Amino acid sequence: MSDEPSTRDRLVQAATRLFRQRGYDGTGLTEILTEAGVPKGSLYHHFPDGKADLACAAADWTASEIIRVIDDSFRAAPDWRHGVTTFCYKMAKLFDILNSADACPIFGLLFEGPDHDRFRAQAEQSFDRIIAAAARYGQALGMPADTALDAAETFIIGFQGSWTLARTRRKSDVLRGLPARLYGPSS
Amino acid sequence: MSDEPSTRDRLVQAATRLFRQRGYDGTGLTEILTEAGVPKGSLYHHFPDGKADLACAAADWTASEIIRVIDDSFRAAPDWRHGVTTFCYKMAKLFDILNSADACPIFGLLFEGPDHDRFRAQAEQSFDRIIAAAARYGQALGMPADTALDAAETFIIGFQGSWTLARTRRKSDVLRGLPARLYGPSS
DNA sequence: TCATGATTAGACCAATCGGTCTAGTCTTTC
DNA sequence: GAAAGACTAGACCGATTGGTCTAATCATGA
Repeated sequence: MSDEPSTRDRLVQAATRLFRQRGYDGTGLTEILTEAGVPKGSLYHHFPDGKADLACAAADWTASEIIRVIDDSFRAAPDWRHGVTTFCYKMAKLFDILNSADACPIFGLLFEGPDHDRFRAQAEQSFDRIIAAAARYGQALGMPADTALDAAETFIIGFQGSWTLARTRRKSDVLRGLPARLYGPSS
Repeated sequence: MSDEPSTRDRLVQAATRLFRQRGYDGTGLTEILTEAGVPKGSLYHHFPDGKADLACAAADWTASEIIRVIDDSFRAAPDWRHGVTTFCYKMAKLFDILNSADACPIFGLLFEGPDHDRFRAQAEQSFDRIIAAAARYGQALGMPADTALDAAETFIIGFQGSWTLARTRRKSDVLRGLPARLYGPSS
C-alpha cells in the first residue's frame, strides 16, 4: 500500500517523459535526476549502465502502457474496426493531454544514442510485443493467425505514421481519422 | 561546370547524413565539420545561427530529394497504385544502401533540438510539400482534388510507419509490402 | 596594383555532458 | 544492538559540447 512510487519507478517515469520530449541525446542526466528528485548515486545503483539502461527500462515501461491501452480498447470490442477506433480515440486524447508536441511514446524513444544496436533490438522487441498483443485480439475476433498478424502490423504502421503527422501539425484529428483511412468510411 | 560541390553544399550534405544516423543532438558540430572538411568559421559564415540553421537547410534539402523520387516514380505511372509501388521499391533500395539503420530521411531529422517550435514548423512545411507533390500526381491521374490530397496523406502516413518498422527489423520488405497493405493484393 | 568584401582557418571559451567514487544513512537480520 | 548489505547523497572528473572571435587568405572590380 505504498503511496510513493519507488525511486526506480520515479526515475523510469521521469526519463520516459523527458526522452519523449527531447529525445535521448537531448536529455541530460541532471535533468532526469532533478525531475525525479533522485541523486546521481541512486541512478547508478539501480541502473549500473547508466543512461542506456534507463532508456531501455523506459522503453519497456512504455510498451507495457501501450499494451494496456490496447487491452482497454479491444477487450469489449464487437469487431476489429471498433477496437482500432477506440484505440485511436484514446491515443488522440493522450496526444492532446501531452500538449501535442511529444514524440510517439515508443517509437520516438529509441534509435539514437551511442549503443545503436542495443537500442534497435529493444525497439524491435517493443514493437513485436505491441503487434502481438493486437494480433491476439484479431484472432479472438475470428481472424486466422496470419491474417490477424498482418492486420495488426498494418494498424501499428498506420498509427505510427499518423502520430508523426499529427505531431507536425499539432492536431490530433489525424489520429482519429486513421480507421477511415485504413478501412474506408464508417458505415 | 564546377566538379566540387560548394562549401555550403558539403556542409548540408554531411549534416543530412549524420543527423539521419545519430539525430540532431547526437551529432556534434566537430563531427559534421570533419566529415565535410570545413572549418568552423565557414559554418558560421554560411549559417549564422549555427547548428539549427544547418538542420533546417538539411531538412529542406532532404524534402527536395524525396520529391525528386516522387517525380521519378509517378511521372510515367499509368495509375496511382503503380506510382506508389514504384516509390516504395525505390525507397526500399535506398534503405538497403543506407545500411538499414538510418532514420527516415525527413521524418527522423526533426523534432529534437532546443528550438522546438522552429523545427516543428520546418517539419510541417516539409511534410506538406511532399504530400502536395504526391497529391498533384493523384489529380493528374484523374482524382478530384480532395480525394487526391487524402490519398497522398494516407500514402505518406503509411510510408512513414513502414520505414520505422523496417528500421527496427533491419528488413526493407516492409516497405515493398506497403501497396498491398493499403490497396489490397495486387491483381 | 591596390582595396574591399567574402570566405576560410582554427585557437579559444564557458557550460554541460555522462560517469566515477567515497561517505553516509537507512533497513533488515541474527 | 550490532553487523551487513541496500540504498542515498553529491562532490568531483576529464571530455566534449555549441559558439565566439581574430587573423589570414581569397576573389574581384577599379
